[in-house]
Order: sequence, then structure tokens, then C-alpha cells
Amino acid sequence: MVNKKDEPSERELEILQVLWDLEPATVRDIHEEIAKKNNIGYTTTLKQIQRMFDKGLVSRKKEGKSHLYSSKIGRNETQNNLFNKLLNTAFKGSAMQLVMHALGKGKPSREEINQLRELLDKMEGGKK
Amino acid sequence: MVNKKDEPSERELEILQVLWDLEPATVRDIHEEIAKKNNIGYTTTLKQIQRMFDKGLVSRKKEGKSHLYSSKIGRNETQNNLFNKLLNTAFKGSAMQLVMHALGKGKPSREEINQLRELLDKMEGGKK
DNA sequence: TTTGATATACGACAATTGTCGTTTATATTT
DNA sequence: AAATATAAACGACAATTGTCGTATATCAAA
Repeated sequence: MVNKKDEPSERELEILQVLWDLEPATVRDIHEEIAKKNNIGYTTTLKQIQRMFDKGLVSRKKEGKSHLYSSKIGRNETQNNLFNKLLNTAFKGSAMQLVMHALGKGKPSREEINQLRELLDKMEGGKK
Repeated sequence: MVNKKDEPSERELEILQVLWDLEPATVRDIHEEIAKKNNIGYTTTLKQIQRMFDKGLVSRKKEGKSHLYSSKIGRNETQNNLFNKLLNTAFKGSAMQLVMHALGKGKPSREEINQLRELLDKMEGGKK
């Protein structure tokens, strides 16, 4: 085997994204969402989801003539994995650098800024 | 013109990583670095780099019997692309959420925390 | 200049991914 | 029940990726 990876591909991620919001959902449901941004056929999405099922990324249960799918990995877990990957591959492991980067383009609202301040206070307090 | 779909693959990113630090570098140089973490053969790295050259991800210049490679895309630009991708695919475009996430695991030092505070002040000040 | 050592070029191969078209099964509507 | 609509199952195919093995070119040392 050449490549064993547990990370969802681009398209799979899109599907998971939809699933996390709509689950349990039918292929149709998912496809309609996906198709808003991508011009692809129904069977393409279907196939993708079936492969995800085979890989164990999603579960399903029969419902009438169709299937209802649910994700087997959580949004949070996935965010974590992807975040770590980005951190290590592109930011050399420096979370600070990443934070700065994010702030630099995020344009947080005043409210969010305060929220962040609080978080910082809490973190500092927590330190020795 | 900005951006095609030119995202480097996993391995390509590793190579770029090395290149950004060592360029201009020979395949050997790069491979030695890569090989510290991955158990792959020299020709594998070579092939990868050659493909990157074909794609225009790196440039090179002959030097004796070997080649000296340099990256054609910057670390910053790449960070940007990957960051955006992560932001949109996994964090639904919420930079704040990402920042929180990063802070949550980054354990910044007191110094860094203050640095962040300053940045926040500046941002707030900048707001109208 | 013959012999190594080493770098590059080339070509292969399997797995994965994105995309479909076609066929089959199953529910719904006449 | 026959016809119609819709979902799922299959199978294909090209492009990309990771990984090598082998052949060839070339610089350096004996």
C-alpha cells in the first residue's frame, strides 16, 4: 500500500461539513447543499458518500428507499486534527504565530476583542 | 493573477518547508532533511522535486553535476492559502473560533500574552 | 583514462480522488 | 398492476500522489 491516511479529503470534508449541520441526512439532502457551490452530479456525491461509508467515516440507516447518514467523526475532533496539521506543516508548530496570523485577517468585532481579552486574563491568571 | 488550484500536496509541503530554510539547496540536502522524519529513498524525493519543478513550484539552476533548487512560492503566501482553507473548510470561516482554538492549546507565555494584548489594543484603536 | 561515486532522467505501479454513466432495486402514482 | 420516479449499486476512467528500480550522464579520484 502506498498511502494510508485517516484524514478526510477535500470533498469528504465538505460533505462532513454539511453532515455536521444536517445529520441525519439523505444523500439528496447533502447533495443539494454541496451542489450550491459545486457543479457536480448526484451520483458523484452518492459515490463519495458510499466510499466514506466503506471507510467508516459515516454511518447510515435505511429509511424507506433511501439512507440516512450520520458522521462518525466529530467536527471538533476534525478541527483539531486539521489545525494541528496546519500548525506543524506550515507554521512550524508556533501556535502564537498562527494566532497572530488569524487575528491579522480576522477583523474581530469589539465584542470579540473583549472576549479575547478575557480569555487572555484567564490564561495569565492560570499561570503560576 | 492570483491563484490557481495550486495547493502543494503533503509531501510537497514538507519539501517546501525545508527549502524555505535552506534554499538554494540540492536534492541531497533536501532529502537528508526529509529523511530524518520519513523513511523514504533518495529517488523518491528526487522525483517529487522534479515534479514540483515541472509544475513550477520550484526553480533550479545547474551547479556542477547537480541542481540547486529554490522555492517559487513564499512561506507566507502558502501559510495564507492553507490558513484560509482551514478556516473555510473546518471552521466555517470564523477566524475567532480558530483563534480561540489556537490559544486553547498554545499555552502562550506571559510575554506573548502581553504581545497579544497590544495587538488587540491596536486593533480596537484602529476601529472607528 | 579507467573506475567509481553520485546526480539526474525515465518509467512503472498501486492507491486515492473526483467524476460519471448505466443498471438495478424500490417506492409512488396512476 | 403497470408506469413512473428516485435511490442505490456498480463499474469505469483520468489525474494525482507516494514510492521505487533501473538506466544514463557526469564529475572526481586513482
